[in-house]
Amino acid sequence: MKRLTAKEETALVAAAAVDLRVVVGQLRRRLREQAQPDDFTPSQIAVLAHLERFGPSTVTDIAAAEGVRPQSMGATVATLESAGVVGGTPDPGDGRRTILALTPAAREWIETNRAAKEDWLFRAIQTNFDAAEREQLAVGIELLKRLIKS
Amino acid sequence: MKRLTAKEETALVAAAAVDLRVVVGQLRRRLREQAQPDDFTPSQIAVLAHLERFGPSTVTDIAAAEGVRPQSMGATVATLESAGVVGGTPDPGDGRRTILALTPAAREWIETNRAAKEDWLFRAIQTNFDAAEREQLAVGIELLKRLIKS
DNA sequence: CTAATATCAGGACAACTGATATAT
DNA sequence: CATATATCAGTTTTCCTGATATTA
Repeated sequence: MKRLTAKEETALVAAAAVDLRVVVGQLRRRLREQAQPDDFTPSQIAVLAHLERFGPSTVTDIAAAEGVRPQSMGATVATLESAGVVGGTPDPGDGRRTILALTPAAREWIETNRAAKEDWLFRAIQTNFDAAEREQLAVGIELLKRLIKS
Repeated sequence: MKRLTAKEETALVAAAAVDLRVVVGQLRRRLREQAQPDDFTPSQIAVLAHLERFGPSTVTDIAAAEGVRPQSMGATVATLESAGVVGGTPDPGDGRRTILALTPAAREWIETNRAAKEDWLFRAIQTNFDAAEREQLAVGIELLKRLIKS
């Protein structure tokens, strides 16, 4: 392994930064363009996934987890509520809070969607990568998580 | 290495998909919130980085590389031109094309920005990852590029 | 009274579609 | 005439900020 000069190292890091910026932008666009007319947007899917994974939560909880403002998350959640996939009940112990949960319709949609493999990202990972590559992908995702928290 | 059942494999792929969605969204927001008032937006920085790495290009070239429509890229480039960091000269061999290039002011900005460590992503990769991890990150990015093209 | 929760109103960014002018 | 490049105009999505009501 060759020892790099500071200048060479800087160039490599800069190249990685460029690539990562591009990939993030493209992935985002790819995810969005998969959305069908009667489908949910990426932000909406993220909320459904959060509720499925972490259980009933408040708007503020979800906003903090996703890294957006409560007002922004409120708008997303409102859309999901009127679509009938998220329901809110007042917190019995704290009148300010509204506890959000998935409706049966939401759980059914998630099941159906995964079974029909209509999730582009899911299918793409499954069909394009072998076990070793999926492991590498997982390592890369962990590195990105660390980057975000830094 | 344990042999996985189909069900276990499906769960792993689904988890990777969820993680990747979240990471993409958070990285995007992280990049955006770094923007200072007199700074460039993420899309603008992506264009500057592209021109630095690949040299003079047309709007259509950059749009294809970034995966957006020429009209969208045209708007971003127009802003950069009026900011004086990108200049366009007509292609001598093809009157339809305008060759875009970084101005000296742009190169100065890039230098200053990196030296002042104001580029969050650049600095984060440099300070958080060692050489081996940067290699793993590069592998992960290559996998994501393949995913996008699939 | 201060802090937390949620919501309303308006605005910015970054993409989109459709249409058009010009050059090959 | 068909294709490629670039641009104009209008729209959408998703986030933002600032202000406000309500409850703890």
